[in-house]
Amino acid sequence: MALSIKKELFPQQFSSNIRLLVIDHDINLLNAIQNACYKFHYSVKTCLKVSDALNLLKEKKDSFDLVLIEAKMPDMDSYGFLRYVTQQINIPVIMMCADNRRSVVIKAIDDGACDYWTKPLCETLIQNMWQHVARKLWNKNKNLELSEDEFGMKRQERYDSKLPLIDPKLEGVINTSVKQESVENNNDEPESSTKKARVKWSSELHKKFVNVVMELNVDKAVPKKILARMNEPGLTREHVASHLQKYKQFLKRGETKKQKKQNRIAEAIDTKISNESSEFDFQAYNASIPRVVPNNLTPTSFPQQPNNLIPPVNAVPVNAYQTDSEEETSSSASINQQNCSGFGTNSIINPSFLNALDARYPNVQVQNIFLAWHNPSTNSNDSTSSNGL
DNA sequence: CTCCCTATCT
DNA sequence: AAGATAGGGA
Repeated sequence: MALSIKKELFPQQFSSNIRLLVIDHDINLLNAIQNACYKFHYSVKTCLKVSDALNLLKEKKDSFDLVLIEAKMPDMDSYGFLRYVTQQINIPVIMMCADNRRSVVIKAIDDGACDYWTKPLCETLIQNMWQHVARKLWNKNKNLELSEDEFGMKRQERYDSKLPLIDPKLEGVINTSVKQESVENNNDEPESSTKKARVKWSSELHKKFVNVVMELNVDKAVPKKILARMNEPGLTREHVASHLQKYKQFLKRGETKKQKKQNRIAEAIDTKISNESSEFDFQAYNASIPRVVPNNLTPTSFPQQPNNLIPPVNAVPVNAYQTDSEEETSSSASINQQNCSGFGTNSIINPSFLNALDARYPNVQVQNIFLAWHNPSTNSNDSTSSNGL
C-alpha cells in the first residue's frame, strides 16, 4: 500500500525536502529557528516583514511547503496573511506567539492555522513540524484514491503505475520514477501544490464581509465593491458573489421568521388598543439601524404603528422587549431615562443600552426593541411582565 | 466584454 | 451546509 511506503520514509528524508518560510520581527528568533532548521535538515528562508514574505510567495507560489509566522507583526496583519496563504496558496501555516490565551489560539486556528506555537519555542517543535506537510500530502492522496479519473482507472492504480499524485517537488521522497503533469491535469495555474483552494469564510472574514456590506448602504452592496472594500489578498469577486448569495439567503430566512413574530406582536398591540383599560401600551422600534449607525435609534412605523400609541409625556417606560430571528426566544431588559430620551416619533435610545443588551444576551441578535410603559390612565401598579408578548 | 444575479452542482 | 460553477441578461 502506498501509504505504508510513505510512512516508512518519515521523518528523516522528509524534512530535508521541506522548505520553510519563517516570518518574525525578532532577528534573534529568526536566527535561532534557522539554526534549528539546519540541525534537522530543513531548508529555510526568513523574513523580518510580512510584506516581504508575501512578495516571495506571490512571485513563486510553489517555493515553500510550510510557513511559520509570528501573530503580532508590526507591518501587516498576520491573520490576513494567514488566511491568504492557507486559502489561496494552500500552504500549511503555523502561527506562533507569546500570547497563549485560548481565544487567541482559537482565532488562529479558525483562520486556518494548522498549529499554534507558544513562545518561547521548543526545539522539538521544529524537529517535528514536517508532520504538517505530511498530513497535507496524506489527505490529498487519500482523496485521490477514492475517485476515478477520466480513463476509469483508479487513482491507486495510477499511483502504482506512474502518474504523480503528490507534489512534484517531493516526489523523490515517495516515488522516484514519476514524471511531471498528470495527463490532462490543469496547467492553467501551477498554483502551489494542491488544486483550487476553497475559500473558508472564517468568522473573522465573515465579520469583515458583513461590516463592508453594512457600510455600503442598502443594495449598493455589489460583489465588486465589497471585494474592493474588503481588501483581502487573493479573494476574488466570484468568492464574494457566492458568499453574498448565501448571506442574502440567510437574511431572507431570518426575515420570514421575524415577520411571523412581528405579526404576533402586531396582534398583541391591536388587542391592547381595543382594551381601554390596558395596563401597558407598546411601541415598536426597529433596532437594526443602530447596528450600522450607532448614533441614534430611528423609530419606524412598525408594525403599522397607530398614532394613538405615542405615549403621553409623563409615561414611564418599564421594559424593552428584545426580539430576534429565533422563533422561540425573546428577552426583556430594563430601560430607563438614561437609556432612552423622549418617546414617540423622536425617541432616541442610547446605543450603550444596546451594547448592554448584547452583553446580557450574547447569542441574541437585537432586531427590534419594544418599549412598554405604564399607561397613566390606568391605576394598576403591577409591572414588568411581558404581558402577552 | 464586464459585471450581477440566480439556479444548479459538489 | 457551504462554497463553486454555469449561464442568462443588463
